[in-house]
Amino acid sequence: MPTASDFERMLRGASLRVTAPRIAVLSAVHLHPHADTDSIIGVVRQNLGAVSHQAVYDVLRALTGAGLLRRIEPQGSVARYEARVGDNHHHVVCRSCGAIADVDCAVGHAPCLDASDDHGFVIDEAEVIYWGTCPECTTAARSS
Amino acid sequence: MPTASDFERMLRGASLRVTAPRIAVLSAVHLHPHADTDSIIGVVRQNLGAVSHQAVYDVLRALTGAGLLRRIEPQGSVARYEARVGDNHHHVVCRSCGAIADVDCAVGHAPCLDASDDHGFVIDEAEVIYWGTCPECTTAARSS
DNA sequence: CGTCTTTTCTGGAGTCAGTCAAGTTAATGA
DNA sequence: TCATTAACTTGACTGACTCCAGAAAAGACG
Repeated sequence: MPTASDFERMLRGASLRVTAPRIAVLSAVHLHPHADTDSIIGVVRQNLGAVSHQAVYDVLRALTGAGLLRRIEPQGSVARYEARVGDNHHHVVCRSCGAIADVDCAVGHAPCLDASDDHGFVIDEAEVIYWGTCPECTTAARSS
Repeated sequence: MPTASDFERMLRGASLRVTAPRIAVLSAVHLHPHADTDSIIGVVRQNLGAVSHQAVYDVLRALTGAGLLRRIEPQGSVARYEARVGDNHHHVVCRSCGAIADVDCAVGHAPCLDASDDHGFVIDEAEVIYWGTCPECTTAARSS
């Protein structure tokens, strides 16, 4: 788990000013991967006291733009954020409870970039979402 | 292009009642693949006159649930619908203009279902979104 | 064809994530 | 330590989508 000074370094590296809300948001996302904006706001407020939701939205956008966070939003879900960036991993989403887990890319390290017919598009990223049922929900369904 | 009676057959096949708005929505989506709800409402109203947005939302949900339409919602975009269902194809989305094109699955007919580590999830579908730049935007960027 | 039941449609109010705008505060760098 | 900006606060607002209750229409059956 990175420390506050690690976060500070990350912010400076991205030429972003170091502020308490930013550190708090970074740390909240590291602690709660795949958290939605609302719970991030909650966690940040637990640490810092009053922080406007606007600030959190701004920070999330700034950090996402800087590549320190990644925004994911599976269908039917609100935006979620995670701190694993740059390793091209994907996600499994549970259809019944919405749980999200990370999945490393199945094909290789710069993968999945082969569309069978790209229509002339210049493709720079392939995003994969696996849909299914998580272990808990599978068990719950079986026992009912 | 399917005709009104084809749509009627599709609806009956899904044991849905045949109504004018449903036919109109089905035909609108067939004519405008990847259209968002708002433009679908527009097209439907051109054909039928006044139709409530609620009716269109209901119809879209009913048809999606019946498997006659598929709902897609790339990040940063509102919900869009398309009529190609059941053939497991994917999409390329242009980062700059939001254009969407279809891409057949690169791997095979029941593909991409292999996650490297599924965390115990029972996976039933893999959804792939390719991100890139469409030919128009590529040209525009190059010439600027 | 006429009645009955079920489903769908209308119109309007409501919800919720996220955005805009204006003014204040604080981090940075000379 | 002061000026310059970037970041934060407050509060109103937008836009996609949903909920609700009553009216209308479609299909079933005699």
